[in-house]
Amino acid sequence: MEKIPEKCLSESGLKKTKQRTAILEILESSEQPVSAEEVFIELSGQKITASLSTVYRSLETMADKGVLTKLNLTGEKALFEINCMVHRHYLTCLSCKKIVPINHCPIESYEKTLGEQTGFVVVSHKLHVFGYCPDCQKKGLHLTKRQSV
Amino acid sequence: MEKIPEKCLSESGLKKTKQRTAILEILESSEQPVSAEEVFIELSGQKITASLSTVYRSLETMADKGVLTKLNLTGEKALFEINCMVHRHYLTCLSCKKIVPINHCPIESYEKTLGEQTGFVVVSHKLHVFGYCPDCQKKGLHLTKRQSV
DNA sequence: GTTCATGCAAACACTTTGCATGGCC
DNA sequence: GGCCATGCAAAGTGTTTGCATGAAC
Repeated sequence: MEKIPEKCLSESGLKKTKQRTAILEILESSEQPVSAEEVFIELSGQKITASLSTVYRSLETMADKGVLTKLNLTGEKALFEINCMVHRHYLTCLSCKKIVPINHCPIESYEKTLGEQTGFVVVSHKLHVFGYCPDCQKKGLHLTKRQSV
Repeated sequence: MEKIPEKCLSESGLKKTKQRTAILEILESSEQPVSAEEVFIELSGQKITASLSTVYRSLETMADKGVLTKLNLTGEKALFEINCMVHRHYLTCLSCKKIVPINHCPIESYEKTLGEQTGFVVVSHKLHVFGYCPDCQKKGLHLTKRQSV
């Protein structure tokens, strides 16, 4: 049986290279979406290395093919995750930047209504929620000035 | 009676300058969120000019003070809008990039539930919906390959 | 053997910053 | 008059690209 990285690459028609396989393994084992830089750093600690431009190119290509999802949450670094086909959203802690997935999507049913109201063909949406996690609340960090995201 | 730009500035404790007033007027008269560059270009056509760095600085400062809201929708240029206190979301056409405001927010009631489930203090969220507008549907552009955002 | 991926360095787009000057309160 | 805002130019950050080399099919 093929491993997930192999499967993703063969199904998307992309060549299987050491670099892409390694990148997919990193994304697969990550709990959270990761940035190109994080992938690059992670790779540097392994025997397989990839240049930063290869990391960017691979992530972008795989996102185009639908293997990955690209998240632009804050206007800073883009984050990537395996497109596991379960539609998800995220909750980010404004203090420690921790990202927690939310599995329930409160929008799905609303998309239809919205399409009817506006005449748009609605194809996707992005939802991201911000707050303060339990740990940072204990430290009182949710009482400090609200940051813009 | 004070005009909106004056009011925004005096209430936020920011000095009233020609540049900031002009920037606020542009945002006020715009139907859509605008980028720093668009503000800059718009200003260039007027007698009042402001350097691009002033535009960036003003927008950022006013967003920090809560006068404006900064939107990072696609990881490209940031967009700004007057924070009119009515919570809004947007619907973007993937083809012509038109941005249409959505006034109803399907998330508000969900935030409480989410906070209870996760232990987070939820303070804000971003929702953005993508699709194809009626005009682009007529042109058949919604049938072309789906773009990543 | 052809096609596509990689590495390197340079270019890029958007945004931020240091510093001197000028305007607001 | 003091402090903050502005303009300019330069630097910064994240990302993309051109081109030659090398690997995958």
